[in-house]
Amino acid sequence: MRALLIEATLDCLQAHGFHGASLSVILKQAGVSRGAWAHHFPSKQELIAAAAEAMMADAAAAARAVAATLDGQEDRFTSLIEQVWQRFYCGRHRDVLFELVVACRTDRALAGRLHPVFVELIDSFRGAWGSATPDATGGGDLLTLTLFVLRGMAMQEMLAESPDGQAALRGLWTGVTRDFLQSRHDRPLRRPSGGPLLGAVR
Amino acid sequence: MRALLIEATLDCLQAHGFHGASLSVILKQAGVSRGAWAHHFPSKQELIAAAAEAMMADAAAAARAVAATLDGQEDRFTSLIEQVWQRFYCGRHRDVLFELVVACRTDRALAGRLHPVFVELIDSFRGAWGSATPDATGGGDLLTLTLFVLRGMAMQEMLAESPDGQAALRGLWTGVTRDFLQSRHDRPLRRPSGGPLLGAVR
DNA sequence: ATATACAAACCAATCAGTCGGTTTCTTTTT
DNA sequence: AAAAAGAAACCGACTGATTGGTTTGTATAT
Repeated sequence: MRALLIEATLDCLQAHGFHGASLSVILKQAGVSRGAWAHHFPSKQELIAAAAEAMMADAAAAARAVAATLDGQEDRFTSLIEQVWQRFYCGRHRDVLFELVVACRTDRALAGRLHPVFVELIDSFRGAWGSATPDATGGGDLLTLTLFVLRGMAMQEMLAESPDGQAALRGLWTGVTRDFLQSRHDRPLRRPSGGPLLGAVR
Repeated sequence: MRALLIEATLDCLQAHGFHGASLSVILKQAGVSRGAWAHHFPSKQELIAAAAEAMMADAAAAARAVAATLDGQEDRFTSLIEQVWQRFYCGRHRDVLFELVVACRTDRALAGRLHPVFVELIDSFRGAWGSATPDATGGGDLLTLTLFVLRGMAMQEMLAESPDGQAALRGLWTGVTRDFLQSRHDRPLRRPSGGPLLGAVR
């Protein structure tokens, strides 16, 4: 029953958004009476938090599983990005994640509860990243940048789904990253330099 | 009066979020009676939309102004990124923008109204980008990627403000971009190659 | 005198949450 | 094994508060 309600809650968060996912809507979606709900959850906030924690815990487990699939891949970095994109920045996970993150900004109680699970997911990404890249190639900063790119890309897709799912831009990103790592390898001491960039390249 | 209500609406969207910015809250913030509000706006949706359009129109104008400040800058690309970050991915603009984008996903009417102004803002960025980079260096794709990075970074800051405001990572991003443009300049025909990335660099 | 600008009381609908009562399952008693 | 007792799961009507929106009334200014 708890699982049923949590699933319905996630579906409603995706379909109607945080403010549209009222108790009545969730219960109708789940086909559960009000009394039954009250028996399992003390408040709506608790239901939402439980649903969020469940989704994020699943995601963290899935992220750790991704790491295992990378061994033996020809291009582990590209494979990692594609898998993370498909699993975490598309579909329901993406939609609900954005609803939750935005809701957390103005809901300290929810934020306090979800912050640990957000961190846990990121840590799982970091583990997968470690499987895809040699230690020496950039610490976690490049991973952070990669996640930023995927997030911004997901936000774009939320506003207007693109036919190719931004695949070309993810390709560009891997190219950019490759060149960066290559140039660092060629002349490791020049980094960080901080000199003029595009203005001077012309 | 319209301007007063719009300003209060934006403040409430930042302070309480989309679902927390009820009419009562907004009117209290503005110090305006219900009747006075009804005299100027036919519905809450209209007020929200007007506020959003006002904010985005301001932003687009500001983005065009940024382009003008770039001439003569030593490092135009870094300057552009910093200005865009400070003006559009911090503070109230960031908070309200995220509220609106997420709300648009489940509110087709709002989405239909705001989509043009979102596009207008991006176009203004594109204009500023044109002022910061030579035409030949990457079309708009690199700009798109840059905006993705800033968006993802802003989302991170929304969850947990960092002491340095992610300045170090923006520096890393400019470094990555510089290397990419440099390597493209050195061997323009190798792009796009699509070969193995990190897995093979080891 | 008429229109604009505002104010406050008011409205139906909906919100999250509660409450008395019923069913269903388990445990204990005989 | 049968009956009694108790707990857990569940139901739907109800509550008070709040929502977006309306209506009635009153200034002020042209």
